[in-house]
Amino acid sequence: MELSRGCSLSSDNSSIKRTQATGDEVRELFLRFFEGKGHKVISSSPLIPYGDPSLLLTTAGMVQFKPYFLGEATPPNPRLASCQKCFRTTDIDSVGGAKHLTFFEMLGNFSVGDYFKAEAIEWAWEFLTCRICLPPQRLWVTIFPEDDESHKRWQEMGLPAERIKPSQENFWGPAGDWGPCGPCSEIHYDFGEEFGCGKYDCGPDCNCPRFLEIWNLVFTQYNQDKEGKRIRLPRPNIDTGMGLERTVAVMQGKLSVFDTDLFTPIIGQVSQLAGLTYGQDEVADRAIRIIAEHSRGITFLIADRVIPSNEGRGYILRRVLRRALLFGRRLELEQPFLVQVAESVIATMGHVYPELIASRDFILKVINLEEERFGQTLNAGLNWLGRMMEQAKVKGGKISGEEVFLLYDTYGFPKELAIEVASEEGLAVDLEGFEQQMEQQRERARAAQRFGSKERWTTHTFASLAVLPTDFVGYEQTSCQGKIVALVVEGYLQEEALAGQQVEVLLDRTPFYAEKGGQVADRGKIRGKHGVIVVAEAVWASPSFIVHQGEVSEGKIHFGEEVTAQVDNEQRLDIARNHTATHLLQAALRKVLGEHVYQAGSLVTPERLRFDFTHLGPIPKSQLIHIQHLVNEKVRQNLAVTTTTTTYTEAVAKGALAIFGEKYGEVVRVVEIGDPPFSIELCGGTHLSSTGEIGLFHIISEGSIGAGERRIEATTGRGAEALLEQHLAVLDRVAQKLEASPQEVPGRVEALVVELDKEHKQVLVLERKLASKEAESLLSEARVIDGVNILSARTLATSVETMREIGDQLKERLGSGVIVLGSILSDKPHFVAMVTPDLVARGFHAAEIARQVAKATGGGGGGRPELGQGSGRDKAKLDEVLAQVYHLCPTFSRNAKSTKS
RNA sequence: GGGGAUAUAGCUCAGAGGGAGAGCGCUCGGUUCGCAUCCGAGAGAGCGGGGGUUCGAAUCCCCCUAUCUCCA
Repeated sequence: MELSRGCSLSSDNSSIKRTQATGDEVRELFLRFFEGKGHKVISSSPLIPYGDPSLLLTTAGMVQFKPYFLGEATPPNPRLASCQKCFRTTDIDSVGGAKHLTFFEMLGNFSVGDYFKAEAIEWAWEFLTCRICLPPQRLWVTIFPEDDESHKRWQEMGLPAERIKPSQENFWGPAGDWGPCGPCSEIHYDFGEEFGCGKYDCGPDCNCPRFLEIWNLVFTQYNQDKEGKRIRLPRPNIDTGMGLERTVAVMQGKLSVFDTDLFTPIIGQVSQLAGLTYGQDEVADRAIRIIAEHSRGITFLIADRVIPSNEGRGYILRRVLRRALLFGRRLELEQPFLVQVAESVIATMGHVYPELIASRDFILKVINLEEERFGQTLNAGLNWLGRMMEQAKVKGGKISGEEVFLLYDTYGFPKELAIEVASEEGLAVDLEGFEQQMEQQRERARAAQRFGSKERWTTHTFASLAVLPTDFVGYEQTSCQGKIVALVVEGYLQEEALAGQQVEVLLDRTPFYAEKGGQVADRGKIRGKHGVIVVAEAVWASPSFIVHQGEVSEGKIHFGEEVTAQVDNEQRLDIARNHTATHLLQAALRKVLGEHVYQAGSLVTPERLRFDFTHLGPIPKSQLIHIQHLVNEKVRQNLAVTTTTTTYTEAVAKGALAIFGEKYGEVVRVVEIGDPPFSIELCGGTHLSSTGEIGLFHIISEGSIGAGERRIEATTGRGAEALLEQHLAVLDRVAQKLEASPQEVPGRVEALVVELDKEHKQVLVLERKLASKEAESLLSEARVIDGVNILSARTLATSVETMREIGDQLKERLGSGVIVLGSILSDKPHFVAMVTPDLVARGFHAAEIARQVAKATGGGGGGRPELGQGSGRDKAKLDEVLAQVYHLCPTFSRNAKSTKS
């Protein structure tokens, strides 16, 4: 029963003694082990995956290698190994137990069409048993039932059959409906029967604490098509993932990842803040663990420039952060406390992940702001909840699921807290109803998702042609000779395209730049012997093919013919001006605002540039001008722009700014401005040869595009010139109107505004005076009919307000009465009717009177019993209608009564 | 990507088709030894932006913007 291979406890550091190894040592040992097996060690990519819209965050070690596995890029080495930071929220509810984490480090070895199952299994076994010296008798594996190959290999390793468990679940992928997939084999650690659930079928798949999955070996051997058919890949891949935290736990003889040296300093900090001793109370311990775990994730996410927001990855961050705050509340932790926990995360892990130390201030500031914001959310929610509870008490002691859901859905108020507060008031919450609502919400989102995704048909069409990747010569030239290697007319491959037809053309080489990294595509022309294509846009059909979309403008174009591709030079230069200026802008922003500024998005068009970046809070006008000055200074210095190609690591070492994970290939393009460089960035775009060509850089606007993200729009060269001309023209026009010089304009306008304000108030005062004068003179118009004071008159009032003013004064003078006033405002007859309260009591209704009067001039009206207003269309009838009021008056009272019922 | 909510005075909010309000803050006058003293007067509002319905819109409908929030 004893295994053939055991632990070779050697004196060198290629293996390690159990229980003494630190997390750092295990990480290192793993990478060195696979380096020894011919693997190239690749550093962890950021948590934000580049160029993969289907993924919000890096969820596994293989994410950064996906293009290699899909054949879209060539790996620097067929064997790769990494320690990758990962983040996923799928198991968030289980966090706080012994095994589950949202943020973790994943160790992995990868084979891109190189070695396969046999080696993967052998090396995994060797590493576990010989390098980190886990006792072989503690290891179990699970395999896919039909995977005899793996089964055999494990047996060869010496694993007894009863510890090799087949399971239908051991099949990975495909991610989505189609793509690479294959069986997998998981390695589990057995803590011993005494930790088990005791069930007869207890095994590695059991959820009890006895077993812990530490490593998953994925054998990507199939490609699944859309019909679900699996075709064996000629060169299968290996993708493995070993959870560092779990492995360390096992090695250090701990049942829980939280008891390892990766976590204990953070757990200690949380306990200390809460004034508790860890290990005294299970409920408190769980909260402490959750806070410690979430703090790690939050810290790493922010270090990789994820910022709390209400959508996308920013929202994931916000949710995790708030979850931590919520558990902090349970420990009666005073806010802000997360900042301090994050500090201990940085202290514990900064030496392995220097980005934590580099972004320390930024991380702490972001967390602090978010802690404050959550306080506001809670207050708003508590208000609502208070009102709900009042009603619930009246109705009978239960808060409906709909209500709690509304509170949660609309105001983000946590369900748990709602239950807690309600129970303090002796109220129950209908949780079933809550879950129902939640499920409906999920269903809605799922339904909406299905229609969202579009297929990139061009990728498959062109990739399937098996032609060589497009040779892009656009960095050096704007025109070149080429051959048409594919011609698509209205979606179908054709031999020939005629004038007027929409075409997509693939050339063997092209100077056309296709949209990438925010820089828009080139336009231009492709000339053949017998025809011309006007290219509207060049697009990437896949990472290696540039497709020209356009229309045949004259003659005809043949498949296979030699052509001249010529990009629109003027437009290319306009774009280059804006792109080079974007680099200057980023450098200036970092200089003026700080090193925390990172590109969060960029758009470069011929007309303008748009640059999104991380920064908290608005930029004062003075600073913005300073930034603009700095950029223009660099323009005047006419700095040389140079591009070189080098390796990623070398470029970053040199200080080049990268958008996180911009390039997968080993070779990157570096754009430097000035020497020593004022700006140095990894960039695939087209640039000027010197900054002087920019001419002028002018910021158009600065604003917020969400919490922690700002946007600057600017223009250069011709665009800037046009903008200035336009602005000066406006100023000239204003100055002319004011009969002043442009310099005098601000003063004059200010004076005018003040004066206008004064005049406006003066008018109000005068109108009021006029009103009282008019009221006085109108008093004589009053008549007594059936013992009621009636007054109907036309006024000179210029607004309904003035009429009311007059009416109010008349009412006061008359003491009791019915008043109807009319005036022509904006060419239409307007009326106001008033009735004193005593007459309202007798059935007179001002709204009714206003309605009737206005109706007589072709309009309508309404209001309240004491005050009515209305207007009509026929101003010629105004006087006539007002005169009729005296005759109609006796009917008002009766009418009012009849309309009431 | 899909739901929900909010936007009214410097701040916190009320108003749910017919005269823009309250509390706090501010200014002034009085009161008090003073702590959020008390009393009185006053200033302060393009009702987020744009369309529409209506005789009439802060209020109803549509679009946009910003912020919050839930689901993916």
